[in-house]
Amino acid sequence: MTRRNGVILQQRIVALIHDRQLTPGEALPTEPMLMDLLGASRNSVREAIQALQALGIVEIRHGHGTFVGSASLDVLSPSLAFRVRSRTPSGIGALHDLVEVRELIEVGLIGQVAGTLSEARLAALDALVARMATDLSADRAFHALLYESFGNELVLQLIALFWNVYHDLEASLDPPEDRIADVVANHQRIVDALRGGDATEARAAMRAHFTDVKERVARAHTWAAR
Amino acid sequence: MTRRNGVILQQRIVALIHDRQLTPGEALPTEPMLMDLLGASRNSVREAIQALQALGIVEIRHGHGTFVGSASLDVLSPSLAFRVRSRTPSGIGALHDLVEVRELIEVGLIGQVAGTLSEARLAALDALVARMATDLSADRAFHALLYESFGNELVLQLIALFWNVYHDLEASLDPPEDRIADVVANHQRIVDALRGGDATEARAAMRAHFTDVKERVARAHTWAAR
DNA sequence: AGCAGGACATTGGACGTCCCACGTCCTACG
DNA sequence: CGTAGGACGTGGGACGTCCAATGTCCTGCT
Repeated sequence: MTRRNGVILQQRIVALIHDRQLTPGEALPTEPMLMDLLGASRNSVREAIQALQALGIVEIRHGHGTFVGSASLDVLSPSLAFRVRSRTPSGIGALHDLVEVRELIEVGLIGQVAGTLSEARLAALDALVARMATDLSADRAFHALLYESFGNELVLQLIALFWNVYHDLEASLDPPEDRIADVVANHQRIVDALRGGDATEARAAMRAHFTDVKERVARAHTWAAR
Repeated sequence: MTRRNGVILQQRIVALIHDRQLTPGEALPTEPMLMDLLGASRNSVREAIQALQALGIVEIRHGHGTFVGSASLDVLSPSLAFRVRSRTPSGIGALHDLVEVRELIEVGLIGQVAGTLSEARLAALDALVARMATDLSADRAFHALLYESFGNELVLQLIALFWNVYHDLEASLDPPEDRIADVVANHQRIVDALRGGDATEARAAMRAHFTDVKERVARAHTWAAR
């Protein structure tokens, strides 16, 4: 069988990007040009481009053109969020799994960076902990800054992706909870362990943080109304 | 500004799925119905649906209908593969990062399952190692079976996703290499450590495996021709 | 009565055309 | 010289028409 035609068009456009060695930010051929290059109608070309945009492979700018995208992982958050929601008939198992993956990655990662952080970096983490009680985004920034020195852009985006999806879904858990004080304390314990240069204690602190998160999930029963 | 209209249509369709509590496999309204429900033309509706299909949120069957998808992570592999390729102007840094993420996850996970595997499971892993030399898919199956007992479907799909993307890209590395004997030996060492119930040795064996993979990547210079 | 085959309705796939909205850039005017 | 305005090119969106794939159901043969 010839696979789904729409998928083939998408693959041909991706192949065109590779063949021309276009890099993120560069312009793709215009829609009329693609119609000619691919021998397809404008509708078909647009459908393929829309699909590629959903995957972050291209970026469309109205009135300007279509450009190669960077495929940042955060474009995948709708898919991940949907996946978790849909696999959660009434319970919360899929969300627990998501937190467990975060735990797995971050407990492993913090062991890699423990002992490598400068005092300036630790002070910046302290500042983020202080802001955390009133600014949720400080939480995300904390985890990003923590692992920045590891030098792996992919893992940073992965962690940010999971953070975003978790907090998006957590906000609609029923019943809602606000244990921000515990969250702040857990993060402070992590920084303290890092300042002490104790990798084992840092891992334990990170694991304790996620244990609390898993318990928060376990206490929830279902999703709140949209 | 009101965000991109196409994205809004996608969100409205996802909201419709949630509102009607449709579960994976159930049918969505037909395209004419969606045109009426969303007040959009068929082209716009189709573009939105195509984008959702690219994210695995819906599944389209020609002549049958449109159905809720399961958002399996493997639909995201085109995006991940593109990301790694595009961020690799001439070097191979992004692929190294990908392997490093695999290492992080699997080294952490094997510590969780070490000592919990039955002899039957270990024998099945032995059998996969034996097939590995001639059947590449045994490698993927090995990692899947290894962590199956952990009971986290998300992490299984994540590992499969990264495995697929890595091996897809590895196949077009220049120069090509065939170190299948080393790969088999590394996997055997992992099974042996698990049979001994030694979690520390199992982690070390897994880390050694990925160290070899990272070195294989480091020896490559660029992508081969398509 | 049972089953095989085809006609039919339904659904998505594709194309062509038209007009609109948005950005850019150049020109002409002050 | 600076700026306002418009020309141009790009993607956004809407119809309308026809094609293709699928599943169903009815017919007719055995």
